[in-house]
Amino acid sequence: MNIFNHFRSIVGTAIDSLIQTGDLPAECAGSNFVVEPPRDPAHGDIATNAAMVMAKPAKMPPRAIAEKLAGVLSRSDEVSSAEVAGPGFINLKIGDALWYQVVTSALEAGDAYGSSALGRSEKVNVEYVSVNPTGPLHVGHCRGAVFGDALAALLETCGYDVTKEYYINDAGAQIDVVARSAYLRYREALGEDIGEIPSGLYPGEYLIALGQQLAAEHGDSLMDAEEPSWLPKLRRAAIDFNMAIIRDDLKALNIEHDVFFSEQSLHDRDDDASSGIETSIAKLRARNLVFEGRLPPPKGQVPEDWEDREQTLFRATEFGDDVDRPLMKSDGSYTYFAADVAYFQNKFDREFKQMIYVLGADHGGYVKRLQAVCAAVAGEDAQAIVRLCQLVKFLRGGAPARMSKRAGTFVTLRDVVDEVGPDVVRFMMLYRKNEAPLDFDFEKVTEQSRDNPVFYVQYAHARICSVFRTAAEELGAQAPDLEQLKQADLSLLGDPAEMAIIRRIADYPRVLEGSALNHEPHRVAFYLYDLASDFHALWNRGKESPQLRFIIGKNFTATFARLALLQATQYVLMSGLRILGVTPAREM
RNA sequence: GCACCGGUAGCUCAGCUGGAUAGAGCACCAGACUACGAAUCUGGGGGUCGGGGGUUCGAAUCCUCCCCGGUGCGCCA
Repeated sequence: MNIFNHFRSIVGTAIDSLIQTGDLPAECAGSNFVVEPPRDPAHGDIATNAAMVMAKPAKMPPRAIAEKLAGVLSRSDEVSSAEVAGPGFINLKIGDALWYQVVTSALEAGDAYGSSALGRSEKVNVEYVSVNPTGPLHVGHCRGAVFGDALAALLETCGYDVTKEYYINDAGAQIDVVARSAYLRYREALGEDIGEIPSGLYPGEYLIALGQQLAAEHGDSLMDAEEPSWLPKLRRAAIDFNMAIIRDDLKALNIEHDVFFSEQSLHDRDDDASSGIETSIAKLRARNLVFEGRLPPPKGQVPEDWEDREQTLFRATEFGDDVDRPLMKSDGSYTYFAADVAYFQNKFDREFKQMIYVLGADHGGYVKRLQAVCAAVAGEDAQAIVRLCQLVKFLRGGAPARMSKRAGTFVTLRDVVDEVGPDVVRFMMLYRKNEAPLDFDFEKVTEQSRDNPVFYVQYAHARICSVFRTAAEELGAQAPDLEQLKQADLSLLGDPAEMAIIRRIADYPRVLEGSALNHEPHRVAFYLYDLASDFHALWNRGKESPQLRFIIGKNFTATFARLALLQATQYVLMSGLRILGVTPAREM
């Protein structure tokens, strides 16, 4: 139940009737007005800006429209009063029964309360993490991983058909480097003193285990072999080995992808058939979107090895990009971007309507080219949506925590999760708009201090659990089950603190829709904080006024009503925390 | 030089895609546990929304020009 959508249709109907009677011009139909809770609860229960939005098409003053509209609305059974306020707002008051119905509907839906059919089962692909398989994930990968995962859960809750995908960059030269590094560890495992790891190779100790694995598998058969004979084997082994580590790291954060997509598979040819890259480029070429040309050197710092040459380009500028993009390297192989084109084509062939890319802010330059690819390949039939996560500044006691993959001394994602736990990592990464920079100080978040909002929200949930435990003790066999709570006399609820929670619960479906449409899971995190705040306030009201406690001796009607409200609150907390991927703690 | 993202209370940040008197937390000040958990709550002070112009009934939000910070700018992935 989403009462704001409900009243939006009531207002819409009222507008239509005014158009029919000639009180409003036909241009007002389909106006994009909103129905929302008013900023100040004193204004009423529900507010709409419909009259102000229609002022222009109607060529009438907003307040005049508002008066007419309020007149129609006040005749509705579900509206107890409609008042015009300010520049032309219409403030509606509704009967308390509707509010109580919100609680009941939450009890009936359980933790599915708030989910909707908004997405109409539209197929959405959320690609996130997609880190090169060269070693464990490091702290810098946390944010995108958590963001993508929460976004996927959010969209799923809102009725989209979501596929969570990881693109494995297993085709590039970096994999050669890992393979050579692994080869060194292999020799080491067979007893050779390899000394310092040469610069340019991965020095990380995680590769020691791979070396041992290779030694067990191949014995000394690779020792005297030439590189071309062992490189492909070791590439494969290194990719598998590192992907296993990465999957394990993600699991520590409770992240599990549906599809792991190999970049290499886009280069591979099946028998005589052409590769995915060749096919998709041929399609563009047939439409004259691929050509041979020269690119101007960058205006700022011209690369030292800049060489003006003709190359195969995708006409990206035709689709809003700043520059046409190369598809072939000077050695004749395909660029990473060429694989991107093929990958997009592949997603499109799988009938996704939204291709969401979760990238780090250092990939900001990719937005336009990905959208250009989308426009060229899919036209209006699909949408490329890029969400950039600003880089996280990882600190320890105010000083930057160094991380460098190449150096082998980086702070791993696993380090962070082991130190502060997945709940804290996930909540902190989501308690901020994704475009905003984020400081993550190990010392601060490990303090588990009040600064940390995750505890605040979890504490609310734990307190509710505590009330139900106490109710079970005090009431024994007479403690209510869910069916009894659904039938509780909710009209006993009326304290402002109680009504505030009910209004907040009523707002939840609206918040989810807004978050999903804008791809902003952080709104859910902030909502949960507000809900927890409403709850803690009510809790403390019970200290000042014993009649506002949740369990009131043998007064079952009052107790059941309060417990019903608590149960509804708990369901919302559970739902929201599930989207964020944070555990609803029963005790702390 | 160009592109993208930020600039809101002393600090860290929200602000629901143009709405009513710009909101939280921390910090500061003053209060609340014989009570379902005080990891909580109540009250208070604190703002030229980076700056200038513009668009309109109405701008933190949209347009434009500046200022500061971050990121990126063939053939790396």
